Amino acid sequence: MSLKLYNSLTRQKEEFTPINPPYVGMYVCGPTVSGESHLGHARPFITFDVVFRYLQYLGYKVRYVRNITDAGHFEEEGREAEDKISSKAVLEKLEPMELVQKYTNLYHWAMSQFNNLPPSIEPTATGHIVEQIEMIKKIIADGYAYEANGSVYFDVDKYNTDFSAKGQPYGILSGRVLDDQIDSTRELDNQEEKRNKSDFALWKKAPAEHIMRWQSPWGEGFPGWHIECSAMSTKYLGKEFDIHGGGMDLQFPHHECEIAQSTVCNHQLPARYWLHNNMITINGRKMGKSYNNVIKLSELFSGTHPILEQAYSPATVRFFILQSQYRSTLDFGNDALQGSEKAHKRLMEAFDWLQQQNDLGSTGTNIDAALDEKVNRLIADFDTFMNDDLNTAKVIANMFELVPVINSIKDKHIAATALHSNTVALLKKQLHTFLIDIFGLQNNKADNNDKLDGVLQLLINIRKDAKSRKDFVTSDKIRNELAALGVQLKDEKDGGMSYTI
RNA sequence: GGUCCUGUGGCCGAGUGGCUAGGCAGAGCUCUGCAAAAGCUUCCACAGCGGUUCGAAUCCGCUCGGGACCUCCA
Repeated sequence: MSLKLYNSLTRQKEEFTPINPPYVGMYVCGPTVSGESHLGHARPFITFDVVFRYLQYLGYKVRYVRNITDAGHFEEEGREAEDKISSKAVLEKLEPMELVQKYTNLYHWAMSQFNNLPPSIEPTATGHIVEQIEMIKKIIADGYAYEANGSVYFDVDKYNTDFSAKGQPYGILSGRVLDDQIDSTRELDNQEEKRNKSDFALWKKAPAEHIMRWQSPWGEGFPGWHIECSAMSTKYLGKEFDIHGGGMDLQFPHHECEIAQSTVCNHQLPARYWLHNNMITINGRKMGKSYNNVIKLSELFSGTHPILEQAYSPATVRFFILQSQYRSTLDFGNDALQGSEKAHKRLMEAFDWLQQQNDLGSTGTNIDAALDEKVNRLIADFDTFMNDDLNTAKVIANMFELVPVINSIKDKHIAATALHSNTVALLKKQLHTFLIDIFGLQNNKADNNDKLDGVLQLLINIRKDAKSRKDFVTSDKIRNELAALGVQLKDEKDGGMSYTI
């Protein structure tokens, strides 16, 4: 049973075969740190975090490279091309790098909140100007780029003509046909410098007011939109690597341009498998700066955005995202998130209880064979579903079929001996593996500490005494006032009590 | 306008032509001093119209709706 991934390049699911096993190289486009990350960013980073974790579970040694775009990309909103970061820096009266640092820190904070593992390498665009310039020089030398007025443009038409013959036309990834695009490309500025409308910038001449600028063979300027990813993926993963990931909105033009640049420099397609996560929508629309419907991650976690009825924890959001398959759009809403919050809680509580049990299962004649078989099948399908293009939604559905089994054993509706000891051990192990190790889910519980736990145990003991005296006034008072503080007490079947925060 | 995706029950979502997805919400029951939690049971579905097929949510066509990309974008 092997891993199959949907490859955007071939538009079909393909068996995943690394170039040089057990090593796997994976590049994922990171954020532009000119502003705070929003809910939309959560999806690719959580999706590819799970890919990273799952590949490791399968035994691969993964080098996961995720860049930080801290320079060079510019906006063309009608008038003059300007560096996004330096433009905003002027407004905020900050050094560009101070801004970059601020948003990088916020981004790292959000990633750790989501319990995303840090990538193996997190290169910055500003740290790789030299590599980018070298790459551009190479592309010019090969005749696929030209200088115009201090800027350098990639000659898409020439590339398309030459590489179509090799079966690698410009548009190979996105399925676009270059001829169709000429007419549909909008009017942009500085078009007169380009030979063709579809040409894209490798290097942009910096206007006088531009703060971020670097010396180059073509004068002072900054790198174009797409070259950093080509330069850094090549540097850290080689001319050909296994997986390239990112959001679907990057497929064109960003990834298409990456392919063109890298193919010219390295004489082969850069990545074998191209994975694209779908968008998160809000009221049916993609979330993005252009739509003015952005929920920043700090607002999401604190519930301070007007759309939000409450705060949603990073674990809830992560769970919500994993409840769908990564190639489907996912519609964000309060009802959906509140549902995920409760579902996540129920799952984790069953999981936590199970992990604490040490004497469940048997080897005798008390085993319920049908149940035992069902549980084993549900567990075995974890791998089956993940191998089918990472269907986390189906894995979670199976987990929810196991929850009533676990809770029934807890409540003694099902005998503790009904499952084989081996089944119980497997259940504990695989739930831990998939829930914690692969999905990276954590309990929503606040960090408990020993002192708090001690205090709560004290209150629980007082309440137990009260209950035994049938002093329900006192016992309800303790329960209600703790509930008001956000601590929920539960009376267990056997007379015990537990709490959740 | 061009290219492409999509339309599943109150909400979110799996779905490989034939087998209960799952979660949340709702209803009933069990347990409980009462609650909560949990368990059991249950209601609600495949946008519409045609076609292919023994059989379609799943394939094809048309209609209507939604979205993405073509411009920085996860």
